[in-house]
Amino acid sequence: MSTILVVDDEPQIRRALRTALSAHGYATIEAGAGEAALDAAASRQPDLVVLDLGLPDIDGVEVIERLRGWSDVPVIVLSVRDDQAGKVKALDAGADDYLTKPFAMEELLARVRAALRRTERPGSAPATLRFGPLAVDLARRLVTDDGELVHLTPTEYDLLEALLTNPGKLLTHAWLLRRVWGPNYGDESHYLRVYVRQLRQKLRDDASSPVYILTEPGVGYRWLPDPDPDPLRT
Amino acid sequence: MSTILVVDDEPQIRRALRTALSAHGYATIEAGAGEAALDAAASRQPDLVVLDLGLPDIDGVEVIERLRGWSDVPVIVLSVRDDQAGKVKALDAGADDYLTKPFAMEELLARVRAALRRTERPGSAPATLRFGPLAVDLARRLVTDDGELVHLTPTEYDLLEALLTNPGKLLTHAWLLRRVWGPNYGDESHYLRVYVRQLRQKLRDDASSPVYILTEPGVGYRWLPDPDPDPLRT
DNA sequence: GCGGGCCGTCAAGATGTCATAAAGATCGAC
DNA sequence: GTCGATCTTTATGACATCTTGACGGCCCGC
Repeated sequence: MSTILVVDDEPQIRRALRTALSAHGYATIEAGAGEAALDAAASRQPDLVVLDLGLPDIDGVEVIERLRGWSDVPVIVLSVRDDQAGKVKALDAGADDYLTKPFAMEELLARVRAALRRTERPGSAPATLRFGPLAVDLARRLVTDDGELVHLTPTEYDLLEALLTNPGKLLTHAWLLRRVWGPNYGDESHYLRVYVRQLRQKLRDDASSPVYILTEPGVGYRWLPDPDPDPLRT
Repeated sequence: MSTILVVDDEPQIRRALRTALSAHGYATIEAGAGEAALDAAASRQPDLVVLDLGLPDIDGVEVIERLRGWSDVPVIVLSVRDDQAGKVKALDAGADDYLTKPFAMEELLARVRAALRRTERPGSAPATLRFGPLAVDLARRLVTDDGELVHLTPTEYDLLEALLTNPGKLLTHAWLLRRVWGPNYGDESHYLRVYVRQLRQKLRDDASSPVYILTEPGVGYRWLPDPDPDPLRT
């Protein structure tokens, strides 16, 4: 089941969206303002965001920009204004779609399906990724090493997930902090040191000759191996 | 450069779209009917399809369905009809977006950018530049030489990026210093000597007979080779 | 051929970052 | 309220990178 974050300052609109979405089998999270939306996107990791541009605290376009700093979650924008410039700005800031209020709920649902369909396909969502002796079940948040269950705290797991879902990519300190700790973080790189250390210890990795997590001094960290090809498929 | 397949039975609309798209740096292919569109999508492998639903031979929704049988290329639908049922049908058939005529060209372009941005991400377009044995993946910040990972410090990488994103161009000392070290620099050409030296060493380049970085005495440096053509495309 | 400037090369010190360990602070379960 | 687990914070030595200075070679003008 997919989880959708609904961001709108008007409770009755949130309610209408929640009703329609849950009737179609989606779980919903709600936020009434921009900061709360960013927090929720970080902590709850929704599969899609429905975002009203008119928010009380921060401009909707800024919400998109800040979200895109650490997340690729699809964003469908709602707006009362039908101006072209606003559409272009929101789409170029990183929105995936733009609907003008009032809109037909059927159309929103179809656009939600289209957006979710896109993120489903690539990688065909292999429930469990393997890297040599290491296996990570993303759906169950379970990690095993040589078949033995590795116990990770929530933060440790979030960090591991952020790393291994971007194999080969250099992830900066600020990106990792925002992705794991939330949008209000970015300078606390000592957190990363502590948690990378714990992860490496639990995965039997060595900082000086790493198999999994490579330190890029002054910049960030990099998950080294690509996932093993799925032996069940051909 | 991205290639866009424009499907519409009215030549003047094709012409308008072609003009606008090529003015923004896209290559265009055109088709006036459904069968021709499917042929073109198969043989030319466009990065995006702009599809008018009203086609003379087959229904636009059927075009989408048949296309989706073997391709995940993003499809933006254009239609004169504003009916909800049609939108839902087209989106559920596999379309990524739906615009009602008449539409603002600026909006279409923004939606094109949004659709292309999404497909950039996954492995399909690695965005990796090759220069003989050297491969630079700008998105992952990854440099390999003969398949071996080359470790670069942040400054070294920034300098490399500044050079190879301007192949053949003469880059002055002051320009490079400002680009890599920031706007308050410009006279410290000594820095460049040290870091160019380190880059050359790591890339196995020789100052006296350079393959990559050419010294232009008294002026600056020049990245010699153009990127190799992508062997995956034709 | 002589000197000055520019470049390439090397290496050492300064600076900041990282790995590691361990001590407080916080939170939730019971 | 106590306990255990987790998160946050702090301290220290080790390390990587950046900065800086020194030196020799080369080219060019004089």
